[in-house]
Amino acid sequence: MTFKSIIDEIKNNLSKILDELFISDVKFSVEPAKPGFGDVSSNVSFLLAKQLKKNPKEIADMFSKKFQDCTNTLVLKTEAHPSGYLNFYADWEKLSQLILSESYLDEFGDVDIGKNSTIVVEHTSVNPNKALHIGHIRNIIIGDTVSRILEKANYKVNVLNYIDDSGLQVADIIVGFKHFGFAEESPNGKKFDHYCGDDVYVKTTEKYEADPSLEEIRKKVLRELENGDSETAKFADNITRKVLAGQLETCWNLDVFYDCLNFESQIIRSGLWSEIFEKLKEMSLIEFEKEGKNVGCWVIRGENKEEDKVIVRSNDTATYIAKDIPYAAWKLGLLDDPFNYKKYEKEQPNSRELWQTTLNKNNPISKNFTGGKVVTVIDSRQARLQKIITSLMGKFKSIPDAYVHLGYESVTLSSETAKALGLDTEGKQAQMSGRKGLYVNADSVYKLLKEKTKEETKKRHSEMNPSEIEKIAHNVSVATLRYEMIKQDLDKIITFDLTKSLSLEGDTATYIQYTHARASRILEKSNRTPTIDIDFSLLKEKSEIDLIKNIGLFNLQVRDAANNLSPKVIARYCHDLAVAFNSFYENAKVLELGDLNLENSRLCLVNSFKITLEKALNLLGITAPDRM
RNA sequence: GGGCCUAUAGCUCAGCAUGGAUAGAGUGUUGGACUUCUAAUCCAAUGGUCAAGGGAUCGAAGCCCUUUGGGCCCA
Repeated sequence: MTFKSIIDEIKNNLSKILDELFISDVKFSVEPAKPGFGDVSSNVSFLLAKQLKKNPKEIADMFSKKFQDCTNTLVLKTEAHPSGYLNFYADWEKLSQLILSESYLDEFGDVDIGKNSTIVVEHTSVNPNKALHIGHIRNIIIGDTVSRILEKANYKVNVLNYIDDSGLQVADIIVGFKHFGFAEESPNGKKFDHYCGDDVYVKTTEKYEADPSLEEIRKKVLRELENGDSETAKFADNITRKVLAGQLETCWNLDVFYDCLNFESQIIRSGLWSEIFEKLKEMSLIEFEKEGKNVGCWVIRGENKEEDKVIVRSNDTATYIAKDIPYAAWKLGLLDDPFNYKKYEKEQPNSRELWQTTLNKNNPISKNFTGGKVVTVIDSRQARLQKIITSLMGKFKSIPDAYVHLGYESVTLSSETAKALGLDTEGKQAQMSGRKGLYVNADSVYKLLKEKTKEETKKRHSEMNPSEIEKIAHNVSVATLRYEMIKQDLDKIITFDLTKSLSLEGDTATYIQYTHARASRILEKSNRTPTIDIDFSLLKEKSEIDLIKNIGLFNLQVRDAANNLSPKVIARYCHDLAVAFNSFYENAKVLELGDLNLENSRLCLVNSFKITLEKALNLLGITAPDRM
């Protein structure tokens, strides 16, 4: 058990006291206290103030007195604060033992929210016509981190990447290849996804702008793409798969992995749409418009003042939302699976099996990548569309919140960075744009970070061999990129600045990793294996108790993060844990104390911290280095 | 015209879901700590009408309403 033990104990006892007073239905809180106010606080007296017609302090006094008579094992004393809060002080000798012993177990930090049910997390979903830029990375890292957290919360997670291989953006590069003479192999060994995005896509788009008559070619190519048997479609399939391979390489390098790739072109050809179209009509979720501007169309009625949404146009073609509806239903397992599956050509570096959908009926392999719940990570510009899908899915499936759109604000470029890319924004931040070539590629940010980290590492460790430096630089760079993408709230815009993003001091992943390395070195130098068989009463310094307390909060934080799909919670927890350790590091020596018992006690704590931080960092997809 | 998000220290952000204590970090600036288990660290100082106005409440950064600035989506 962890810090939760004492919280539960206090909750139980307070409830008993309330029972004695014949008071029910009071939703009081029992939470870790703010620093300086004991270990645990409850607001129970505020909530009763009105009912009992007493001021909170008097009530707190009464509770404090009654609490003495309860059987409690972990609370040393209670205190009624003049403000009215009821504060509790823990018996740290006992609580430390509980927390530290627990922390040595493999399952430390596990919480059971999912009850081993399946959940789909879909993220990435980038058009396969360009390399991933820093804005896509936010999506990818949020998705990956959330799926790691959900796994820790006992969900069986299926991670999907939706490959939008049949839209306008793909048509654009195909026009470039087919009509504007771009070479099918990238010149001078440039990564193929970079070549398609930086050269083919941007320059083809420029040509449209110069000559609007080219629009006809574009439309023609798009039509050919939609017809799966055409020569153009086959050509496009070949190109987009090569781009996808490049994108996946970027993701894998960041320790992001998937279970299945779902191709949009196959969803369109699978017949899923007609199945769901009938169902929508049956359930009267869509209506045939007989008058007005949408006459002859099938529409979803807008709620309140919102516009109706056209699903099928009067010429019988489906709008793009029509693709999303059957796909969402498929993800929830509401439709017969029209797909077969085959393994992806390349193996993922962590050896996790990666599958892809196929409509090929030979050697059918059936798999199930659907889930009882679905989390779709898409930026909040698509909130309106996702709201319609969410509401439709709510009507198909009775479980509340079965389909969740996890939205987040976009990544913009700082005016300095935009300027460096050739756009003067007059001091304002700039929206990234793949068409205009205004973006910062993820691979290049990684490369810059790695160069800088290498330099820093060399400065500190002249003795290290190049491959070790390389490894540290890689780990630190990936961590930095990942941490920056999730440390703030999802609804805050990230203004990306190339220079500032290279910072390795302060509230960064580097700070946290460094702290882990410090702990590792102590253990290494001790030449002992830390054990849990120690004298817990020796850990009584404030910085020691503080650290233990933070360690004990791990599972509470995981619960919070999983319930709210909030990766930030774990990022902050890692940071807080690191701060607590650094404070301990400054205040309490571990080695060469001349007191073996105290050394062993502190070693046990250091090891507990190290294990916990490593687990927490693992949820963020960040490796915990032993040296840096 | 309609909808969504956002506003907290010079800058970047926590805290807001579930109202109560002294509104916290990082960064910046200034000063201090390496002969010590790693200074990618730590300590101290500095810095706040929580956008503005109103409302309900014993009590609001947080809840409700209005206005304004910024961003996005739809038309």
